[in-house]
Amino acid sequence: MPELPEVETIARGLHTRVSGDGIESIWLGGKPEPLKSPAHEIAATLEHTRILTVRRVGKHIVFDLAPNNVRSKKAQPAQAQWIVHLGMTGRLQVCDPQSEVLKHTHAILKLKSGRELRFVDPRRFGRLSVAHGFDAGGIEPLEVDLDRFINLFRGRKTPIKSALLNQKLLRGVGNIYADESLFRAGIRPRRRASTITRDQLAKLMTSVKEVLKEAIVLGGSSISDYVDADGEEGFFQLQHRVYGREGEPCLVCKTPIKRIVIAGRSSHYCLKCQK
DNA sequence: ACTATGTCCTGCGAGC
DNA sequence: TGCTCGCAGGACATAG
Repeated sequence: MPELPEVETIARGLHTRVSGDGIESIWLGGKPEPLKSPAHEIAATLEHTRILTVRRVGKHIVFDLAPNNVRSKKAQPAQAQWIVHLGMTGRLQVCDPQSEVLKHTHAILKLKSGRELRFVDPRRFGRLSVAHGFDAGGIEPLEVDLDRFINLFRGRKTPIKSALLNQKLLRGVGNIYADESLFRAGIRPRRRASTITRDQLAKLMTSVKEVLKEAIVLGGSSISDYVDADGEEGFFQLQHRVYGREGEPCLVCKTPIKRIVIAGRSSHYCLKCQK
């Protein structure tokens, strides 16, 4: 379940592997593919371009593309981008053309280097699209300053957990890191966002950044493991303090961790440590 | 303008 | 052993 740190790690790994390579052609699988842009538009935008950079924006992976045929005298359109959202189970693998095409492979790019870049996604929550001047909305949590952070939650009656998951506010925080951040900040997930004090929000912002940074560091050491074919291996895990620990003792006070459902998502917290 | 809820999709593991 | 069922959850559509 890739959230910001996982996507960051994957994007970095892909950048070292495929930036500078050319895209010769793209195959898009069967009928109802997880596409946000029409297939012909994706193909037209990608084919015969070169990958300049691969980077992360929120939970999106952005491939910046350079046109190969730059002979037009007319003004060049804004730079084209291929946008990949991994959803829950999406993977991008760089592999040899001979290697077995996995079930649920939805896209295959033939690269100039002879390798292939494949998009595999069993659950099909992932999305492929193209853009010119991509804007994901929201603010990068690792770049936000305190004033803007506090502003995000002003007047919002929704539970703070839901606000953290809202990608239009902060982009990149998902279910796991939301729970972990709230635990570190001592705030219960159901607390209405607007009722949280400045000081608590300052703590929350610090916690969010800490948790994400720690996870990125952990991921950095295992890049090579899961950009590769067998992907699954090496999905790093931050030592979760609450997520997935229902009933287990809080690592601080030994109180059993509670699990509740907020907006359809499981949420974990310590009754005693979080208020 | 917000907020809450349902839906998509498949694989896996718990429980009988 | 083999089956059913619930759950995982990001983003969007829809309704209130």
